[in-house]
Amino acid sequence: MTITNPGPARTGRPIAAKRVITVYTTSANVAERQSAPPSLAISTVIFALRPSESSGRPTLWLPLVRRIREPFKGLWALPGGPLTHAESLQDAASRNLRETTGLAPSYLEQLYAFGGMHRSPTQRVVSIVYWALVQPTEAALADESENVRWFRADKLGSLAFDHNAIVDYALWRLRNKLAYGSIAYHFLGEYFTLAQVREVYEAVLDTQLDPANFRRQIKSTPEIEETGEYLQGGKHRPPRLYRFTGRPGLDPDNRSIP
Amino acid sequence: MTITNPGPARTGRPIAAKRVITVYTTSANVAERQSAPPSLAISTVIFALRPSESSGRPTLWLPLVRRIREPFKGLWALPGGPLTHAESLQDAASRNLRETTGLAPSYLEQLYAFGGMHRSPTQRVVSIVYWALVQPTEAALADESENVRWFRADKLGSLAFDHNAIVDYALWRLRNKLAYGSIAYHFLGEYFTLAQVREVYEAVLDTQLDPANFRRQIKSTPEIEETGEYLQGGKHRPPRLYRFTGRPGLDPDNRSIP
DNA sequence: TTAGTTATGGTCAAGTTGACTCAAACTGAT
DNA sequence: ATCAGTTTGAGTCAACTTGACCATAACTAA
Repeated sequence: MTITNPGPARTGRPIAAKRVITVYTTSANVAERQSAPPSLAISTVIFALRPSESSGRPTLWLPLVRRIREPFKGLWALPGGPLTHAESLQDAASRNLRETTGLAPSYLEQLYAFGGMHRSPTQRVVSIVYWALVQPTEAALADESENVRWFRADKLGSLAFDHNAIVDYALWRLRNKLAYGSIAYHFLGEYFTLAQVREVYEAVLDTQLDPANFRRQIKSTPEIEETGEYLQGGKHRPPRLYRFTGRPGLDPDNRSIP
Repeated sequence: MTITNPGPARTGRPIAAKRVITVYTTSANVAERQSAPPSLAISTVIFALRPSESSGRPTLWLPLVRRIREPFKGLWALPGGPLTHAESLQDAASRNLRETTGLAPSYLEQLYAFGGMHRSPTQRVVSIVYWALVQPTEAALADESENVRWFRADKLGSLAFDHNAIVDYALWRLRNKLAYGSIAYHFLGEYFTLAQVREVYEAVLDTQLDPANFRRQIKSTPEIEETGEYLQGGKHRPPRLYRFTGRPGLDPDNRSIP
């Protein structure tokens, strides 16, 4: 969103670009790099809820991979990779997610195409970023290794490239979508209690919600279906289980799903 | 947004791709094209309000350019072009818009990255599409020629590539943003009457709105400022002029604007 | 002066939201 | 067997918002 400036005034930029490149450059020279087309990458911000270590209540986590080469070697970054030829953007995101973390998302949506000129010091790269939600069952058996680790979304430290800004934006979108749309259920399994839904909202929005008012609101949405089942085993009145019957939909790539 | 299918089931696709390519192909062979990286293009959906020819009331129009070569030679398409090296995505969209239509947008936001595999029959191309609003003063003096023409958004006919779907999605986004955000004012000049704002809503959403209720709602938003001026010259009570004081903002590329 | 037209302020009923109260239904300890 | 502790789940009430509608104000054209 910009009040666009149609005039000149863009004259300083190329010099800055050249300076940065000179510092970090490894093999190819400036002329070569400027003629080469910008390369295209796909990355994904993956959210899951996990019990907090301290309080035990669910909190937002996301998996990152450690960079094993320059630039930003050793830093943590979003999982991603190049776009191969035989797959759509969404398929590429899905594949990438599976390959780096072993996860299959319950929700996957395009976030934004990031194409600033100085995102990577060594080359011009345009990243089409997706964001995904995975259910806790999935998240529990996710691969974790020396180079793949889960972090609390609010305690990330400094990431490679512009990935901190990307995560911030993904968080903003997640909170926004949660407030309007019917997205919370993709964090949960097929059956859930209304209290679990509330915990999702509280974790993502980082607020406390009145249980009674929240339940009234959720129950008024037509996409929530009461089941006859109850969740046993708590040390209190057993809560009824519900089911989500809505379909995701409004991404242009997913319009056709009935 | 998808319940992603992590499994196989993608086996039919390459065959379909090959068949399409065979029909339309001109020079390069299949192997060459599959190894080449997908090319990156920037396109823009540009909206402006113009008086309808029949009723005289404002309606949504957008400029298209005629394709002068294959594929889809002769058909109308969204203005666009390749991404050059020394500009950000947004700058590229802005430049493209200026070059093809002579317009400077009052609003510009990224819409979506379209990357389906069969968008263009001759090569794999990923389009990062922006959408823009221009004010009527701008729109009036827009270049129009044999190969650039304005069309009513609801009477487009069949466009090149997947551009009909792209326009549909842009329309959906525009209507959505209008209903929530404070975007209507970018169709108008610096000073406007509340009735003009209402006309924007009525044109875009294609409904009739109650003038009294609408004014109450608009006046309750803090970003609208009463001026002491009135619009003279109508054949009725002169309406007060208002001013919009809000800033666009929430696109990740524009977060920094104060 | 009057008819026509839009601007602008107001009322009222229906619906929504947030704060809060209270009974129901379970577990675990005494 | 009973009681304390917990969460579920229903409901009340006032504040606020929304849509339908009415009435007056302020201009022009005839």
